Amino acid sequence: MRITIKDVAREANVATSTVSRVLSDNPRISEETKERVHEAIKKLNYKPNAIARSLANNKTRILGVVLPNEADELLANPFFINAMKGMSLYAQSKNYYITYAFSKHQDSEIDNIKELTSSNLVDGIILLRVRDQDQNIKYLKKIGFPFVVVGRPEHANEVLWVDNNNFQAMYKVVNKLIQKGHKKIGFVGAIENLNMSKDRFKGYKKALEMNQIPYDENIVAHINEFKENEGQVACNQLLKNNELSAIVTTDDLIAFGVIKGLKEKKVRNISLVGFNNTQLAEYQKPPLASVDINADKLGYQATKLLIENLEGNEKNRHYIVETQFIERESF
Amino acid sequence: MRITIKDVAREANVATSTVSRVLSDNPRISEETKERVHEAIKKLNYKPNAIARSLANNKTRILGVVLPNEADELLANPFFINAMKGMSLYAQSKNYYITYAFSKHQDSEIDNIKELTSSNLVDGIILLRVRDQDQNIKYLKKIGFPFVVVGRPEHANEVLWVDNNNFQAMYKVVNKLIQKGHKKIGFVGAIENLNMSKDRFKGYKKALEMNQIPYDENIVAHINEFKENEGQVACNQLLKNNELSAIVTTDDLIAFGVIKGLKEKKVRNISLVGFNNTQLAEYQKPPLASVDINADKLGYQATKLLIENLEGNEKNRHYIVETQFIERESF
DNA sequence: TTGTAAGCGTTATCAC
DNA sequence: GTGATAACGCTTACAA
Repeated sequence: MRITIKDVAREANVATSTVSRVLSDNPRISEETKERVHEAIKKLNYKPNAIARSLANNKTRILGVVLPNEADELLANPFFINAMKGMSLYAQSKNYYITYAFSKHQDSEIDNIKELTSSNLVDGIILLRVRDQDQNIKYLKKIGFPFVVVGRPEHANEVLWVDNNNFQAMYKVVNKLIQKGHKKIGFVGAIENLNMSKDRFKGYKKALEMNQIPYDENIVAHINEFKENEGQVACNQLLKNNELSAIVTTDDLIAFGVIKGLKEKKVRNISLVGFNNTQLAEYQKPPLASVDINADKLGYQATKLLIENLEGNEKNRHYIVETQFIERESF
Repeated sequence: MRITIKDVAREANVATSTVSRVLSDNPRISEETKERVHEAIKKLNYKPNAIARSLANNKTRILGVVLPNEADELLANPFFINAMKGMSLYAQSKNYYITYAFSKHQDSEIDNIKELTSSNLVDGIILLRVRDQDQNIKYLKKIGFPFVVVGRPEHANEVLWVDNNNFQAMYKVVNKLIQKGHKKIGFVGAIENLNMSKDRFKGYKKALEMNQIPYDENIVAHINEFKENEGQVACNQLLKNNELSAIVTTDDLIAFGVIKGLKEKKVRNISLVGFNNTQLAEYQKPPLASVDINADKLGYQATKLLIENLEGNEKNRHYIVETQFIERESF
């Protein structure tokens, strides 16, 4: 049979409440009993029952993550596993647990969220993805359930979030290209209405502006999906009647498409940059320069914000994780 | 305030015990009250409190996974995220939750396990990796805590496990090569004392034997780690004074090293096969044929075995997940 | 400083 | 069939 707080109390000749106080380091308890209780705990190898604690506290110290189930993305993108790792490391340091659930479809994400929030199992929710008009965020806000998102949502100040500085990341990339002498720099982005896309696009334009390079919409393309072949199509479009010396993209997958497009047209000497530093980037011919978004830190900091919020010592509501430019031959 | 079973009882004019019975579909309850209770539940939008349930039942319906934190492998290998996905899908179908923890080091895995098992938070544990003389398995057996492992451990019949038929998978690969006319087939495996390695090696030898091809230890290498450069070294060794027409390996990473080794020596026309069908396999030059181990099914079936065991309707204690040969140009 | 006892939201045992 | 009520293992007023 399992050792409970009662056994410890009996062993140490005190009341269960005293044991409980020792456990929570209650100041008004004599050194002597404290010691006696600790001895008993050690002797019996007592470990508190997390569930009973949760019930008494109305807090579980469990956080929930809901993961999208879009297979291709999941595999191609180390983002998720890395973010989960970062989450786990911070959670462990604060004695929290994390439970995860893969959604079957996009529509079932909200069901997973409802399930988690209504069963009283988790104290908070972590979302790893922001959609336009995000229904999950809307719901969580409506019911007032604590949550944090990776990615900056609409009405950003009402929500806990962590994100990269996408504006700055792209600004720097374009600036570097300009420093290297590039004047005609194409842009290929996807899903224009995502905050992330908007920011990266703004960074692109700002860098041109700051360097007095005129913006030319003929060498800009916004495609509808993060897909290789769309990137290829966009590439062909950009090349039409335009003399480019470089192309920046908002995702590695797009960049892979651009590489194909360039090869198809036998165009060489165009510098190219991707985003997310996926595993395949360095295996491209030529190896693709890319911006690493530090997924593990995003996960880590998101968890930190959430836990601080839950414990009532909120210091920040947002956090910016630095990006890292990984220079490779394509640059 | 949250709706509890008491509120429902009051609304439906019954006792809490009756509501509880309705919830668990107890047979001896009249249709009429059943209906009245269901109405009340709907009206109040009542959801049972998972924690309170867990305390009363002494069962949490939560399973724990402990993940290794060896970064390179984790990223290169979609195994983990896929296995986690499979686990989640089966767990959800049975109303279980899964909590995960990344270990900081290999040594801290056991700490994570002790933490999970002693806190009473999880009903069972899933291990995604078997080591030689596995201390985690030893510990779980010692304390009699329910668990399942992916990979066949020592004392296999005392443990719940799922695995691929590694013997057969390799046997088939080598057999296919022989059918294609290959006679000199090299072998590069890693970490010889893993069951997985042993089985794949046995499959290799058996296929030779069945086809009356003499076994030649000069074209066999066992390396110490799943690392690309070790594969490259092994490749050079195999090529020395040996005329090979094909090489089989026990892991894609090793095969990548072999590719490098072949290129280095400007050797062509050697067929090559990897294992695990990692994402990079199809991006090799030439694209690498590989054996897919179906990680999501491994996770799914492991969870199934564990839950069936926990619920006392154990049908099997082991399960073999089929592998899938992915033929690509390197073959 | 410590003990008593109520309470967290369920389930299960025992009556009726 | 249904209702009281104890029990699960812990925390926290309230007392002493």
